[in-house]
Amino acid sequence: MLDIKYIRENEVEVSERLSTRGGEFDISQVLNLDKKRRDLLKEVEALKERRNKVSTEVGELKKEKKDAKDLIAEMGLVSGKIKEFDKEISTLEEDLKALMLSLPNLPHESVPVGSDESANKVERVVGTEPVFDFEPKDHIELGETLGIIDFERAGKLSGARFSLMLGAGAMLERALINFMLDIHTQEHGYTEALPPFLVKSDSFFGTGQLPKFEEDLFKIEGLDHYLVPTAEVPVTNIHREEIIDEAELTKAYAAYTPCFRKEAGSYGKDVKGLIRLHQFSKVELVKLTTPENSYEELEKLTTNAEEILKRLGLHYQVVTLSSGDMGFSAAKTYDIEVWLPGQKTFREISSCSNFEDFQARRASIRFRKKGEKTRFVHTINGSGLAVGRTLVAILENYQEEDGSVIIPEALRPYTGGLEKIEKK
RNA sequence: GGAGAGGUGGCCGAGCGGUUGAAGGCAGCUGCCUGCUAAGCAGUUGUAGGGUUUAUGCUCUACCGAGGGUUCGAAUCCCUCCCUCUCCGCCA
Repeated sequence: MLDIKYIRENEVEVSERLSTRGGEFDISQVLNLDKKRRDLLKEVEALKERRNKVSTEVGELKKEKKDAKDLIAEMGLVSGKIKEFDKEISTLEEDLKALMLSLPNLPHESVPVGSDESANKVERVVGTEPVFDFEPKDHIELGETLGIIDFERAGKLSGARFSLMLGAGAMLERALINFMLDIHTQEHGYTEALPPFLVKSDSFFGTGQLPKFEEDLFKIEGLDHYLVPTAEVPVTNIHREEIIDEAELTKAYAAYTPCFRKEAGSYGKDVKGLIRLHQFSKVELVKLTTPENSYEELEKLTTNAEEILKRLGLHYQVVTLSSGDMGFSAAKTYDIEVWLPGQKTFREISSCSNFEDFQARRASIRFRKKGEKTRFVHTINGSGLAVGRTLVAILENYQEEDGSVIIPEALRPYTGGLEKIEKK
């Protein structure tokens, strides 16, 4: 959520920056409601002041056994008016809040302006494309042939966009989760978190998935709970409605969760394979920090995510998303894209964003420096990494001509020493 | 699932429907005192939203789990919901 005071004082600028995201955003309506609200507040608060004063007087008169009929009668009217005003104000506030919740974050000044991904900017390319002296297969064929991914039976169990990992496939996924968590917690200083996978709606408003993107979420029937689409939701909300001592910042968490997404509107895209599933594993990195440090922390977090790819010897590039390609809540986003020989293209494997105070304002996560006013923290998060897609990258990049797959050396302590996955 | 108890400020803990943003204690901060520390004394210490001010500030309103209601007036009465704790049952 944006700062209403900032909008008030910088109408033109806010309007211009929002317009770079594509779509129309009506700031004047916001300001209109805000003005009305403040006008009404002034009136009702004057009435309330009067009521408070008179009510005290009534109390005193009664104590002295004096007559207070007239005052009580007058206050009956005043109270009625107050009720009407309050009602009007709360309607206004609801409308205003709904509008405010629907406005996306302002892009940071360093974000390339453009309407879609064609304006994205490649920051760096790391490693080189692996060379094969045969035609590399995609992970679907590799996984099925090796008997480590069973898409057909996954369909029987759960339908399209689900996976069933077996044998070395299941172990590889588990190994990757542990590998990632160990590096982030032991070497990068993150605190491990294992949050609930079912979370209530308040938290989804906090991080920005609600109210706008409900169609992407799995809701539990009869409850206020949703399945987490990313650990970002529970982990960022750990400190919802808290005031954190500045000395405790930066807080950094690493969390594994399965992620559940409806993938509405992606019909026909990546229908096969592990790329786009209703359920996938992800290790997420989340930071809460001060406004002064947030952009530096975004760089660090992105580097932390990249480290996993480096250790696995995977070729990737880092891209800054353009204003039109960024997610709703982000002020700046780096996508990390890994090279997939089976598709001969880079695919997103991590998305690292600084949300500035956009989520913190929604979730009311604040901090206090001694002797200063409370301020909203800045929140940052990124995948570190998407586990399923990492598995895809390993299968496709480390395949041999006979369809077997070499396990990257860094991962072998986690695979019980297994060096190669072969067809049985 | 059954039975009971309870949710008040950073923490503990009072609170008759009226001057209570909230006694008292602890912790914190600021002075005084003191060779230093401790003790002692005095003062001070919440959040949000308005208004006003160049600013420190001043002022108003709201907030005692959440939301409704009764009343001139509610932390205090009524209703609904949420959460926590204890006992029993069940269970990984």
